[in-house]
Amino acid sequence: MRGVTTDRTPTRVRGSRRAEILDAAAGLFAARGFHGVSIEDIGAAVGTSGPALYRHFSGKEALLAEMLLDVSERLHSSGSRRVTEAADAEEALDSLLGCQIEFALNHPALITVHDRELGNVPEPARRRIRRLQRLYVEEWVTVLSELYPGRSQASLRAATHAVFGLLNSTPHSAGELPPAVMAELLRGMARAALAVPSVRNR
Amino acid sequence: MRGVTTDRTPTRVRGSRRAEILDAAAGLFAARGFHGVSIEDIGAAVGTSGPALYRHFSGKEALLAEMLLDVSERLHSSGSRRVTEAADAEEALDSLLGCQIEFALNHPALITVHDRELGNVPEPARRRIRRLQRLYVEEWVTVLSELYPGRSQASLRAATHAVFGLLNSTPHSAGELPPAVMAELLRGMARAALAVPSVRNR
DNA sequence: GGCCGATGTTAGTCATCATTAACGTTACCG
DNA sequence: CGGTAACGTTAATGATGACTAACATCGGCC
Repeated sequence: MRGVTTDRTPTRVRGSRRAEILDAAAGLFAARGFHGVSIEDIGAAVGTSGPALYRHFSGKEALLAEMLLDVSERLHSSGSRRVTEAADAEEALDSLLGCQIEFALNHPALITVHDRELGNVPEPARRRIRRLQRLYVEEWVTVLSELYPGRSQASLRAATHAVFGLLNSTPHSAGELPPAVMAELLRGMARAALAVPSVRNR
Repeated sequence: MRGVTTDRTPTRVRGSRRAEILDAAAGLFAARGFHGVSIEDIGAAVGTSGPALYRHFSGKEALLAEMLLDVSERLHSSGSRRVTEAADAEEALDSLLGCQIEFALNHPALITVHDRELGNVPEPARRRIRRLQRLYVEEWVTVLSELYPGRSQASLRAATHAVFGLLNSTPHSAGELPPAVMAELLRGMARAALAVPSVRNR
């Protein structure tokens, strides 16, 4: 089945099962880790049992690969689109923050899996995912470079990772605050953390 | 080197094996997850092969439990000690930040395992670990309440988790900056993030 | 010099699990 | 209608892995 180009949808929407499986698997992987979840578990979570999964994915690792590839692509593409649309660096940073916060609040499981399970993705796909992650980080670093010149790339990269850690803490404080309030809290904290007057002295 | 009785010999140092195993296991668990590491792997990492581990721990889960219990205890006890020693809330927060940053920089693997693998700890120990974690968080929330009155407990708790995420990002930006610089960067970012003027308006 | 406790070793054992095989069941399409 | 493709199902199959058993080694100590 190379190039399934006909949009003729048989009965059920083509691939609706795939999405359902990916969604259920994300939750399970986030909760118990890739190796802590069996094919049976995933099947049970979508109502079918066990090996039915092989009708949709070539294997467990392929499923994970697709999941992480999709996340990386969504983050990178929406990030880069909104950066190029932004009028200035200030606005670009706001867009990036908005992107990441929205994703972290709406898809905590994907965020969790995304930064834990790269090591279980087989090699062909792993490189592509890593590349997208790196591009996404560089997007941030570039914007921050413009906004805070005089700070080293290394420092900005470390700061970016720190902000990711801050924003991606949502799975840990689930339900403490209403989402809108949480979003504003995270945005404020992230902006303040990034604006810290560098680290030269002392 | 034959039959020298001082404990300086490379042969064995009483009780060092347990610590060695815990250390090696921490690195492996952090890298591949609890279920991604076999007893054989852990044995190999300390030079002995396989089931030798059962001379020191009653099982794989018990090993994990001891590891996490130790981390939780160290964080909580050093945190609470230094808070009670502090002259004021300002100083207490500095101490807490110092604690956490020092731990995150010196033991990234333990930090990683600590917030990923609680779910694999069997029930008797899990409760104790969770309790210590909660106490540690409350330590932070109490100090922050005093420092920033008028902000809700829930908001401060969420902010605390966010700062943990920020500080615990060290495993992701390994080696970008020299440790001392990294420490100051993290401290500055955390302080700035916490000082953000609340979330009331809008 | 001979017991002993601490520590390893190698060869099972028994589960669990990913993956495959072999075999329905629909629903659409000609 | 009959074919067929999408989608499931229940049994193998073959690895891997946690844990146990039976058997060393070796230093210390009476």
